[in-house]
Amino acid sequence: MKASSLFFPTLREVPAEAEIISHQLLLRAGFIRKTSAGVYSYLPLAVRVLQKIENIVREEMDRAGSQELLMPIIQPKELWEKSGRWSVYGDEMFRLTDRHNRGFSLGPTHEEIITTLVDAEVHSYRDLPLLLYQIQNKYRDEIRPRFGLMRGREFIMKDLYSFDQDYEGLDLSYQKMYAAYRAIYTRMKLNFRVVEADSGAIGGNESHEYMVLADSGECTILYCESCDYAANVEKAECLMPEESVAEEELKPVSKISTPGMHTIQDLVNGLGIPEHKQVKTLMYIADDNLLAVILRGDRELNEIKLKNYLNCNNLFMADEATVREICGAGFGSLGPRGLKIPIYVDLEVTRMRNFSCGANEDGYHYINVNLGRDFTAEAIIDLRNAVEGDACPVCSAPLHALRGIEVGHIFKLGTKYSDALNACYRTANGEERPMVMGCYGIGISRTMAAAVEQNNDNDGIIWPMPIAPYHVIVIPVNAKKEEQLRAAEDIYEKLKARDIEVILDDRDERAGVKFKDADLIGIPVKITVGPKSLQENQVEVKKRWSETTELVAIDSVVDTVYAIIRGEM
RNA sequence: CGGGGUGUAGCGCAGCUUGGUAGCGCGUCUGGUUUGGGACCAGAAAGUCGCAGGUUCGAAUCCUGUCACCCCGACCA
Repeated sequence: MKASSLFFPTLREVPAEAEIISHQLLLRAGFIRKTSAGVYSYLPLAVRVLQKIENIVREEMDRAGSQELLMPIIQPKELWEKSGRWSVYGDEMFRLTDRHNRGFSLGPTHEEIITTLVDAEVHSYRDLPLLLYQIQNKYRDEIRPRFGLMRGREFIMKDLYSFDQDYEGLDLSYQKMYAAYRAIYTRMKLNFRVVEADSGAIGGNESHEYMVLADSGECTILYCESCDYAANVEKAECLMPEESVAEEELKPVSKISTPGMHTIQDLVNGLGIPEHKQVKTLMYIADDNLLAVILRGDRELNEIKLKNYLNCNNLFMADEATVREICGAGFGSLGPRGLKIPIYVDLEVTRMRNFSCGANEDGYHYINVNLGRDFTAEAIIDLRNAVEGDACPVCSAPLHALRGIEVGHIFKLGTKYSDALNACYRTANGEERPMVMGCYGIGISRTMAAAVEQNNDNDGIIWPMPIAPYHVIVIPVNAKKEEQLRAAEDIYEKLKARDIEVILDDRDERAGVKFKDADLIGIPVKITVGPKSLQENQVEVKKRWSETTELVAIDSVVDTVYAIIRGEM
């Protein structure tokens, strides 16, 4: 491709709307343009990257024994009513109505369609396992789209669904996908980790997420260096801590005056009570039932753990009016002593002695409160977010924390959808049984953004070779100089003949402009054809990720580039 | 939806407090000089000041409403 006819409108300045680096660079380098919040056009360079990502995904999916198909984006309401999700999915689903007033959704996911399809066409154990996938746009009316492609309302996703005879079959399909996903991100040369995840609203009992590591990631992951444990913070288990070294004697409770002190920090500052000698009390409403949660003062509640334990549909923090009605004090003065609602206590609190808490009376706290003596727990369970330094639940070594971007997620679904949509098959002895399903997603467009997030410098993007829009850019320093342009064109043609994807920057621009653009759009290899080296029949070859430029004889430049692309140099 | 912020030329911004009919840098176009890391000179085009009402002799500026976008929180590939 010649740069003079390539559509890549680059920007010198950072658009004000972009906050994170991948969003800024994809805009500046002319890869994407916004149409509305969370909805983007992909320009030619982006399309090439997306196609490369898709092709790696396709190859690995096909290798794992699955087949590609394509399902409709517009999905009839009746299917969603059958699965029960028309009412459950909520505002995140785009809904529309046709001229006959029939309801449809823009597909946020495809369990309903594929299960219906497979139910209609697959009836025998002989046809299983069946793994089907597609790559297409998905629609989710996110509460808050953000960070460019990172959280869009329209995005490109690969979604695969597995159908097996039984749970052993599902385990096998799951393992295949687990391995295929590792292969995919490894081939893209992304720095990623696989973490245990909560399976959330989709249902099912086992789930892993594939996280590209980046400081801007929206997820916190905890991992162990002594063993291979890694989990999303939502999932990471906290062990019962060791008994404290010197066990304190229980002291009598006393009520102290704490006027104007509402936060844990107020008590630290005002009375010198350290955070780990305080508990915080949170009041929640779970499907209309009030409850309280007790955590050590410096910990955060993990709502997912609470929700999973309670097995409830809706969980909200109680509002201050409700809190006041129940215990006669505001948020800052809550405490477990004397509370008349079920109290769920985090494991760690069982190791605390003589702690302080709100007295359920504005302006007062208790000190020397103890679990068991002063209040009783409805349940003692793991409720807090794990943090860096916590013991690994597998080997007890201290955990480390990192930020990650979730680019893939695999789930075991079980029979949730095959039951709801009646997708059954006949076993060898004629029994009818529901198929056992799994689903497996990759955010294709998000992966592109994540790759940029992880591979950039002050000059722009540094595409990993396997997903770069072009491998090489050839720049004649001065395209008006006949011999430079001719030499550059010659190299360009020879590279193309070797199936190397190459841009010839034949634009009548100053060298600086062309260098800046080449760096910005992140082409991995740059060949500069300049007057000095040309006299020696040489050109300059520079890798985007390296500081050094090397002089290469024109005769061998194609071989050199070929070796760089194959990762041999 | 709650909290915060922003809408003025393709991009980045000033002007708004104190109303007087729109400006700067970059980009674009023309001509010339340049040509190894976002050149220089001269000239030019380009704006319903987000939209709708209102106040006023007069509104980018004041008031009301509304829309869009961005950031923080609850969601997820």
